[in-house]
Amino acid sequence: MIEIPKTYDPTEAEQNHYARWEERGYFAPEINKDPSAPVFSIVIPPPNVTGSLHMGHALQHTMMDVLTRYKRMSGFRALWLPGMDHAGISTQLMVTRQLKKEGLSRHDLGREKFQERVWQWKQEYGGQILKQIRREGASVDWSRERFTMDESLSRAVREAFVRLYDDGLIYRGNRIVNWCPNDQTVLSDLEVLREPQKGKLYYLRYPLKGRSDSITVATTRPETMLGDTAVAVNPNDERYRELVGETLVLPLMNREIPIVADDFVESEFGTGAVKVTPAHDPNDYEMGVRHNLEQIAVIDQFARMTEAAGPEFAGLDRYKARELVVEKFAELGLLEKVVDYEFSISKCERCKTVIEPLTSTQWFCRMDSLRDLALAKLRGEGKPRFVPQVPYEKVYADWLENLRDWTISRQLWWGHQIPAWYTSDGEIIVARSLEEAREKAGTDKLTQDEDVLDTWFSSALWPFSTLGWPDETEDLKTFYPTSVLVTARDIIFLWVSRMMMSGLKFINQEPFADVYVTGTVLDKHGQRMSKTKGNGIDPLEVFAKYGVDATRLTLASVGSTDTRWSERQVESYRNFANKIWNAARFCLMNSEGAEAVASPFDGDLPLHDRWILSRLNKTAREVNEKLGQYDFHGAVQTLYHFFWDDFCDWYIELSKATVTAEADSPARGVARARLISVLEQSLRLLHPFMPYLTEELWLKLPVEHAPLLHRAYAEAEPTIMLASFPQGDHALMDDRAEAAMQAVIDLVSRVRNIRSEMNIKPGERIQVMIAANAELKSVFTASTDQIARLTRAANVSINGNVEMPKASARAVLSGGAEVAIPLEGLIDFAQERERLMKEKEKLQKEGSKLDAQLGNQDFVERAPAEKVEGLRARLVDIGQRTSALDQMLEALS
RNA sequence: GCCCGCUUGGCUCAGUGGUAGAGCACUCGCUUCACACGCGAGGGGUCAAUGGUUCGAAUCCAUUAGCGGGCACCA
Repeated sequence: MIEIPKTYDPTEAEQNHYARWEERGYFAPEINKDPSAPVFSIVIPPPNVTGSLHMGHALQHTMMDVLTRYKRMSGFRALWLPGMDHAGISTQLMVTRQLKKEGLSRHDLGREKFQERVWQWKQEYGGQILKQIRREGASVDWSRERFTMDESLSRAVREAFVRLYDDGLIYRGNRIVNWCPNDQTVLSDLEVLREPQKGKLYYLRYPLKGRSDSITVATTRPETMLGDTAVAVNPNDERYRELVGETLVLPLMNREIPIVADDFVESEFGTGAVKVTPAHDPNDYEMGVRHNLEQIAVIDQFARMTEAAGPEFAGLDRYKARELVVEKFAELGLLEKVVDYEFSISKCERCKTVIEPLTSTQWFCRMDSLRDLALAKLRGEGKPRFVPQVPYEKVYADWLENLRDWTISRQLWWGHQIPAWYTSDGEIIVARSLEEAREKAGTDKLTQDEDVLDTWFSSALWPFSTLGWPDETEDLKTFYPTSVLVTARDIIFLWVSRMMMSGLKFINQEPFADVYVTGTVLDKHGQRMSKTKGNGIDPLEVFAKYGVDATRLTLASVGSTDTRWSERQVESYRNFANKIWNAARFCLMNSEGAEAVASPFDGDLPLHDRWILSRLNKTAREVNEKLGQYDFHGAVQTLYHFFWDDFCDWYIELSKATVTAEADSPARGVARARLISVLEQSLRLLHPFMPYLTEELWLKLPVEHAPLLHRAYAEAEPTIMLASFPQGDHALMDDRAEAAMQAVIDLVSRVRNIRSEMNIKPGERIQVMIAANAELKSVFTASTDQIARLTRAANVSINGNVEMPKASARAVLSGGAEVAIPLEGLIDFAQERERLMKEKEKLQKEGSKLDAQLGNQDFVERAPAEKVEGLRARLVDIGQRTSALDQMLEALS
């Protein structure tokens, strides 16, 4: 007899298996020896090297692992490729902070030394998350781990850059950009947050040249007036029509600036006149281009005023300058008014510093033709397929349609340095390497561009750079395009769309077939978890408290909708894990003699065996269907209820008598083997969700493991990871057995109900008398022992239509069967009558509803015949049961 | 401003054109030889509001309210 502890302790299982799985190469697709095996591949959304695991990761990783394990067990050559992102800004910031503690800045070290320090930092502190991914049980192929700064991926970045440049899609230009004065780098539009801000709207008067009157403009940023080069009004605005073309004298600067007409200006807002600062506002920049206005930069890269702002302002911080400008306007009597005003402000996504729009020379990527590739793929072939389709497909398409050029250069030292060189006379040479550049330039005197590329530039290549591109490697041929991308919705633009565009551009094939967008785990108040709010739940703590498997079930159940975090939920799945453990415990304690049974399900089977096989195989079919649709929640529910309700509550109880019979009982061995077999198959179905618990138990089962492996892994050492995932055998699905078993379940439940309502002590043995038609009679007769056991009856008698004793509690079952429990001396006739009356009322209520529906001619004519038939049958059954109840009531009076 | 999602028992969430579901919580009873992280039996919802389509609507459509999210060049 095999004994295991009473309560499942996840820590042991969690320590026992991962290293072995990894060492034996189970995570690598090479374990699959079937040359014709279909391929399944996923690349992990590479977490930042600076990052540590949060609930969002755990959620995505759970789903990716469920899919990968499921496909692997189903015989697919499965690859889940792990890796990390170099995360330019965050990482540089991290190391800069470290240097600061030593009293150093990156400039003290110089570029090369600084980069060395970053690599050193990565070695020591980076990649915490990789350990945490192991803890999750993620079956990623560590032999293919990648980092975006690996030489091979850097090569891919250079290749991509050169090709885009050669195609005219990458260019260098001077334009207005988002500048972070804290991080000292330019940012793309997607790295900028818009936040509502309470501020002021200042109304400033600009005098007209040679006249005594003035125009008033409204602004939230008075300090930028120092760089104004025009005032704009709407061409249709009657108030200003005559003034267009006139000249204003810009106060403080005494600069003459024109009044121009531009459709951009909304007459209704403010005064209908807008100051134009082409060097410091994106809209003004556009207007400036339209009207050929001068750009005067009055704010520098540190957000301080420049020389061009005049001697009184030069060197002042932008906010100090604002105060001073307002003060001066007030002194001059040109400050008309100041009103409270709420507007939105742009901030750096990383450091939350207010962005300063500046004109600057940067590298840009034209997006129009790339965008067209992605849109054509979506419109023509429906790729990628978003799950859920609503709303993500539309969100994706809308964003693509309004796409603007992408600022790809960054003023950082950590990242892929732009593969562009300058000759002494300023010619730009773009090349894959210095050698190539020298060759192209015909000179050795080259200096490389100082800037690096946006981190997302390398991320955009991830699905193929990780597989060896630009080389045509075996991996690329085998695993590209990948099967599905699992991700959170906040990087659909930053990442998903860019991968799609670059995949189509460079490989001429989409990088993934499906995009599964997960929901978000919110805190218990429905708020997003965030570092700043400090309301995050650490997955590692949850793992420690409830076990990895229970946490995974909780996360898998989140699916694609946002869900508030509930520890109770994890607790209930912890309980489920314990339930599985104990079901296995029971099977193991009663396993002696089972090993010897080679084919436990050969020959005629009793009802409960046919029933559980049918339930098991339908469950398998359903789980396959649901996983095929990324319905993780549904798959978990199906498994949970099959295992707990069908297997534990009924099957184990139904087989107990035989399974725990005396050793010499002929049926014992085979009943035990059947029980273990159903458990074994259940564990396989559960494995993708609960890898640790299922492996721990599966290996303990006294069965021959090798034949259970999928044929693609026939030579592997036994592990449930490589066992064949049950597909659901149609031949074993048996609706008749399920219906018959349902009748037994109903019978047992009704008797238990009576016991409970009549306050019959649990230990008290009762008599159960059943009257039933021929069909049910034979079902009940075959299950007499089990009925007796489950209802705790001293004996069960089954007859045709026999008079039941008057002094008994009775019930009518569907199908016309009746059950009576004689309670001589115990029964209160009035109370029993009441109980039956209640029952009858219920039936009548339902019956009259059916009557009404069937009485409706329109319904009978238009509803499907099947439906109508079903209702009629139910009505007949209700009629039968009602009249049986009537007879019982009469007998009691 | 535009677009989208959500609103189902006390709580967290499934679900679906045809008799309202789960887990937790709650009530009652149980040391029944796997499990009290358990077993058995119960109570509890006019599926946000209004109108429409339909033989039939919680499920489809429209409007409204509340909550949440995304996008946007209104100084």
